[in-house]
Amino acid sequence: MTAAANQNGRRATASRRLERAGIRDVAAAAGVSITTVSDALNGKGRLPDETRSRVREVAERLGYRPSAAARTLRTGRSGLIGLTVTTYGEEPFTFTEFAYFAEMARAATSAALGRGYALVVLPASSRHDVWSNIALDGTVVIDPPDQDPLVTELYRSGVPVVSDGKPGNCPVTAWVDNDHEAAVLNILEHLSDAGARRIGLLTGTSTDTYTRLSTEAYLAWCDRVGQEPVYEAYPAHDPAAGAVAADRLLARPDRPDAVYGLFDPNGTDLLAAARRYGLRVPDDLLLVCCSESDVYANTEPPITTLSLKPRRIGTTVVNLLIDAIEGVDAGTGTATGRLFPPRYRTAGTGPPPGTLMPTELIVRASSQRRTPRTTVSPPRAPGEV
Amino acid sequence: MTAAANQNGRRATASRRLERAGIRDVAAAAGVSITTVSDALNGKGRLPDETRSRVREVAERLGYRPSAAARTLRTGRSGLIGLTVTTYGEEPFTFTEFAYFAEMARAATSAALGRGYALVVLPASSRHDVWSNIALDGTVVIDPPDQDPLVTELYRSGVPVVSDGKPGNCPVTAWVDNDHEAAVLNILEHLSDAGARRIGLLTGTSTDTYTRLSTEAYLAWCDRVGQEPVYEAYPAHDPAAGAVAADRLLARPDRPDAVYGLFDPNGTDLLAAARRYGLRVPDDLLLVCCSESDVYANTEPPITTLSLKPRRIGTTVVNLLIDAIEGVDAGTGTATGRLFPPRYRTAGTGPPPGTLMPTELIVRASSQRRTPRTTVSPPRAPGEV
DNA sequence: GGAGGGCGGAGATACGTTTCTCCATGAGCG
DNA sequence: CGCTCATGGAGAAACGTATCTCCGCCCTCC
Repeated sequence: MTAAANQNGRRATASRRLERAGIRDVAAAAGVSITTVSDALNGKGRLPDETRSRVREVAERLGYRPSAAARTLRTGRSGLIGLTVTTYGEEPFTFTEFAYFAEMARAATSAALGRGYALVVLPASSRHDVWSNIALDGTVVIDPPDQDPLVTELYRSGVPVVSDGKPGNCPVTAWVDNDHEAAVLNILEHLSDAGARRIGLLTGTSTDTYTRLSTEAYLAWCDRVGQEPVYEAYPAHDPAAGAVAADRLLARPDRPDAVYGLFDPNGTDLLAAARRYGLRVPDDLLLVCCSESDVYANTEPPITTLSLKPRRIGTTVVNLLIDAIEGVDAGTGTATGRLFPPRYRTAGTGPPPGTLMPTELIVRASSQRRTPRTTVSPPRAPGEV
Repeated sequence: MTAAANQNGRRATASRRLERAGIRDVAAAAGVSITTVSDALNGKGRLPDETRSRVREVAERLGYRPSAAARTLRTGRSGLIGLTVTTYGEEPFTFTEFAYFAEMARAATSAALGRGYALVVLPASSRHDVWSNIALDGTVVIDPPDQDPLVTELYRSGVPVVSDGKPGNCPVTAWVDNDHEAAVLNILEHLSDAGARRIGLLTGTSTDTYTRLSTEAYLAWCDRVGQEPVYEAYPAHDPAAGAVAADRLLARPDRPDAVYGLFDPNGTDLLAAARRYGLRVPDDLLLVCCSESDVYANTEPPITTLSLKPRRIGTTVVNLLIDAIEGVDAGTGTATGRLFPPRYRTAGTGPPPGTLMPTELIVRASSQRRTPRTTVSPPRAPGEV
């Protein structure tokens, strides 16, 4: 009785001036208890439809919006997922991964939204106080470096973490990555088939998984087919360095007659360098680069690109993460059941489950030596209005 | 006494198995009260440095992380800012604004982070339950359509809203936009100076501020100088339609000898269309388009672009929003003082304060009829290694 | 006629902070 | 010696929700 008077009377005694309606106000206006309002609005409990709709109506009339903070505190779920992007220097996410990241983030946002979650963009360089000030249900990490302290702390504190890019030593809940080895081998074969005798590589100096696996696959292939490796590495986050490295690669005495560039801007840089040295593409030099940008469909000549299919990656990462969030026992962080369908698992118990996604090679003129059509590819629907 | 036993004893009686340490645990371990822990960690209250550091040490040892949800509930601040992006169809943010949006979001993220806030990406098409499930301190809205119900509701419920793009009928706290009129006039003058006699426009069919203001400025200029308007409009969110529209514009009997394209892909589309019709750029056709992409530095010929300086926009929008958040009286949403420095205000009381930001015209070969250097622009640091 | 069971709903507690209020102690001072 | 003040810190009330527990009622069935 006393407590009841307290609950309903508190607001009345305290000068409540124009504050937003709370659940108590709705309860009072509808003539029911707080419990009933909560149940009616959340579709829980056992209530006749009449009461349910009446409460909803009153809530609507009062413009009631449940407090997200209170709900999060109570339920332990915020509906928020962190999206961690690597940073170089001051700016979030690097230039070289620009289109890739944008596409991936877009797909991730859509996927999360479809399941009732929203994404919080959190550069890895964020001040720690920002991180700890946000209630996250889980985190997506893009290409974590080895031994990322951030990931380790998150994982330890029970927050599910799914990484885009096979993690090095970080413990993660799950990971998704392209099959970079297969992709590189496929490209090398493709170039060989087009007549390449010496294939060069434009690669990066950083130690992320993508760079490492791709370079290793290239070196292994060289070793297998007996070609001397011809490559230049440069800091991939520096856009100017890419042009210099491309130039350097084509200036070598053992100049390659085909080049695969690992990063987005390499295509245009290599094309420019080739022009500079009077090399015709594809006649004197075959070109492939990894890019999500469609500008390479319109360069002169159009350049063959490898797409990592970032949309699929983004969608998969988010779905894996939400599966983990919703399937995990909130208390201890131990799994209540199988987190992933069997196809997702790599090993029984040790390493975290990983998913390998295929890539797509978009073949254009730059990697086909004798192209049947020497004319410019016809514009899109030229006569069509 | 009883209450004290309750506060400290609750966890002991309840089976507390491996739960994360709370502020109570820290207080108990440090032999002080909850209040003292809170004060010590937040730098409030009057405490000797010795106590402060001791509490901090204990908290560190226990791995204490304050609950963001509880803090948000108590303080009414989440440190979260919504970033609303327009959507076309299923996907968040449209293709045509891709580079612009990416740059803008990047800058906004940095700016927010620097002030202790994080950004939540929220497509305008989000289900309402997602919106209301997130505690937002404020929202950035990109180019809201007229009478956006989302913005209206947010504003009504007291959440500060700052829009990128002058809002139509939505009530917002403040807005930021480029001076589109000045930009268009500048371009038209620039083309005239280069010898253009009839300037065409490639524009969009949507009703957003950017499209509307730019088109109006073009029409007004035509009217003033006595040129018959020559323009084609197409749905800007459809990338294929742009190529068709570019073709149509150059196929007209009253073919323009200079074109300004409002959207990013227009440059390549117009270039391709010009080739198709045997028009040389810039000799037969002067070209300018609005774009943030640097691919236009390397096209053949390089194309003059108008940059909207999205980084500056993003930074400004976020700073304006955070100013509003931190300067607003939490209770009623009324301002406690001047929200913005005088230079931000347009009118005394009626319309929300708006800021106009300058644009930048990056002049390249495509808009200069007699260019002094007919050679290809030198590559970046060709001799440098 | 009493016991059990389903229905509809109320009470109260806990989520983990922040912060307002207030108390004890000791020093300074008239 | 008593009063005031500053210092250091404790108590307890919120913040607004979800949910666990339990209670009354009416109906039915043995």
